[in-house]
Amino acid sequence: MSTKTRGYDYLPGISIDCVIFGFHDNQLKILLLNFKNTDWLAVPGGFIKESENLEEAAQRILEERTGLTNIYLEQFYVFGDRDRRDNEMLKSLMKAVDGVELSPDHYLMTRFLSIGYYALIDFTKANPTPDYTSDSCQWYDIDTIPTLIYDHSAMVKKALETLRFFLDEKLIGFNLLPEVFTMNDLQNMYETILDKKLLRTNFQRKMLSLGILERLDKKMTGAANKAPYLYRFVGKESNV
Amino acid sequence: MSTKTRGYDYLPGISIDCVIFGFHDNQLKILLLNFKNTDWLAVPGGFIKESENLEEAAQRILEERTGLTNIYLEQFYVFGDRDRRDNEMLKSLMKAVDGVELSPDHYLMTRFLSIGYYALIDFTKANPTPDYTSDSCQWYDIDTIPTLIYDHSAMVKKALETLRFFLDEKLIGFNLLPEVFTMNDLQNMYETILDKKLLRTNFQRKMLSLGILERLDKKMTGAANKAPYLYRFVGKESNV
DNA sequence: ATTTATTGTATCATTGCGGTACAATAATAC
DNA sequence: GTATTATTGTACCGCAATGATACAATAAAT
Repeated sequence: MSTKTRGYDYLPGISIDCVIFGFHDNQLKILLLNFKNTDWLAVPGGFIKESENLEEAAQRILEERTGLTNIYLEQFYVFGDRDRRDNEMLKSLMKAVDGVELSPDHYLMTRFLSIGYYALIDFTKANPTPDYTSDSCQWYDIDTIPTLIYDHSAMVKKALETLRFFLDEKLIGFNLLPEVFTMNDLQNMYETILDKKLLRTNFQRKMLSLGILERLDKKMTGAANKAPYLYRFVGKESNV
Repeated sequence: MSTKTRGYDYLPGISIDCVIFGFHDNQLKILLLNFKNTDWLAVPGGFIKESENLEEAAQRILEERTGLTNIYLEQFYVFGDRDRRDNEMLKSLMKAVDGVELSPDHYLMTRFLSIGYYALIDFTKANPTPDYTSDSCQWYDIDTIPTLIYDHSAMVKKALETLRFFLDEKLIGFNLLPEVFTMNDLQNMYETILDKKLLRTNFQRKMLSLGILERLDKKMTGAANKAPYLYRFVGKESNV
C-alpha cells in the first residue's frame, strides 16, 4: 500500500475540508465553491499527500482550491459517519467536473472520513479564485447559506460553534482588523461574530483592562462629533 | 478499494486511540496496555470497520482491548504527523505480538492517522483485562507515566489538557463518585483532576449553588468530629 | 465535662460586569 | 464666535460571583 503500488500520492479514505470564515464591516461570510457544471456548493476540500503533515495538507488544499495562501487553520473535528457521503452524488460530481465515469470499485467510491479545519480572515483582503473543479469561489452571507453537499452544512455549523466558543478564549481576530483601528471597529467585529449586541461602555472597559491594546493618536473622522482614539494590538506574536 | 478487494474489513490508514482516565480516592490514573512480549506501553487502540460510525468504532475498540463496556468517549484530536509512527518499532511489535514478519508493502507499514478519544471513569469500578495483544492492561499513576510508543505520550498530554479545560464546563465526573458521597469526596475529585487545591468553604458554596446536589442524611464516619452530610446528584440524566 | 478535628455557614472584601449618567469634543448650523 | 449635534471616554451605581477569614456545630475520644 505504498504510494507507488496504489497509483496515487494521497492517503486513502481521508480528506480535509476547510471552513473559511470571512469578516469585514459587520458582515460574517463563508467561502464556498460551486462545482463546475453543477448547482452544488461545498467548502474547499481535498486529499492528504503521503509526504505532508496534516497542517501542511490543509494549507495546500486551501491554496489549491481557492488561491488563498498563508492562512492559519485550526483543526476542529473529524466527520466520519458511515453514510456521510452520497455515492450517486459523487458520481454525478466527478462526471460533471472531470468528465470521468467512476466505476463502483474506484477508490473515491469507498468510505471517506474528513478532518475539518477552520480559519477566520478579512474577506476584503482575500481574493479567492476557483481552480479547475469549480465555476466559482465566493463569499456567502452566514445567515443565508444555501444547502451544501454531503455533511458540509453540519461542518459549517460545528465550525461556527467552535469559532464562537473560542473567540474570547484565544483572542482570535487579531488579523481581521487594520493595523490601527477604533474601539468601535473592534466591537463591531465581536458583535458580528458572536451575532449579538454588546454594551459599548462595558466592552471598552473590558478590552482596555486586558492590556493588549496600545492607544495611539485620535482619528479625525470628519464627523460632527468627538474623534475616537486609534488602537493597535501589542504583542501580536502572542496570537495563534 | 472495497472491503473485499482489500482483503480486510477496516478503513485503511486510520486508527483510533483511546485515552482512558481513571479516578478514585484522590488518584488520577490512566489505562495502558503492555504489548505482549515487549516492554512497550500504549493506550488502547484499533481500527475502524467499514460498517461502523466513528463513535461505535471507538467503543468497540476499547471493549476489545480492555473489556470495558459502555464507556462514553469524546473525540479530542487527530494525530497525523507524517512520521508519527516508527515502522521498525511496528515490525518488532507485530513480530512479538502476532509472530508475523511484516513485509515492507504490508498495509500496516503505510502511514496511519489516529483519531484520539478520551473518557473519564472510576478505576475501582472498571475491571480491565488485556486481549491477546497484551500482557497486561493496567492503571498507571498520572504523575509517573512511563514513555509510551509512537506519539502516545503527546496524545495523553493533549487529552489531559482537554479534560481539565472541560471539567467545569460539562460537569463531567457524575459517574466517578458513589451514588452518595460527601462534599469532601466531590472536592477531592476536582482537586485531583485539576491538580490544584481549592478552598473548602467556597467550593461547598459553589457546588450547593448549582442546584445539582440533593442533601441526604449525615454519615457517621466514626471519626472524632462532626459528621458530614451525604449528597446525591439530582437529574443525572443531564450527564454525558 | 473537656478536648479535638472536621464540617456547615456567616461574613467581609474584592472583582467583574450590566447598566446609567455625564463630561469631552469635532464638525456643523446659525 | 456661539450654539447644536452626535459620538466617544470615563466615572459611577448595583448586583453577583468569588477569595478569604471567622466561628459555631458536633461526633468521638479523653
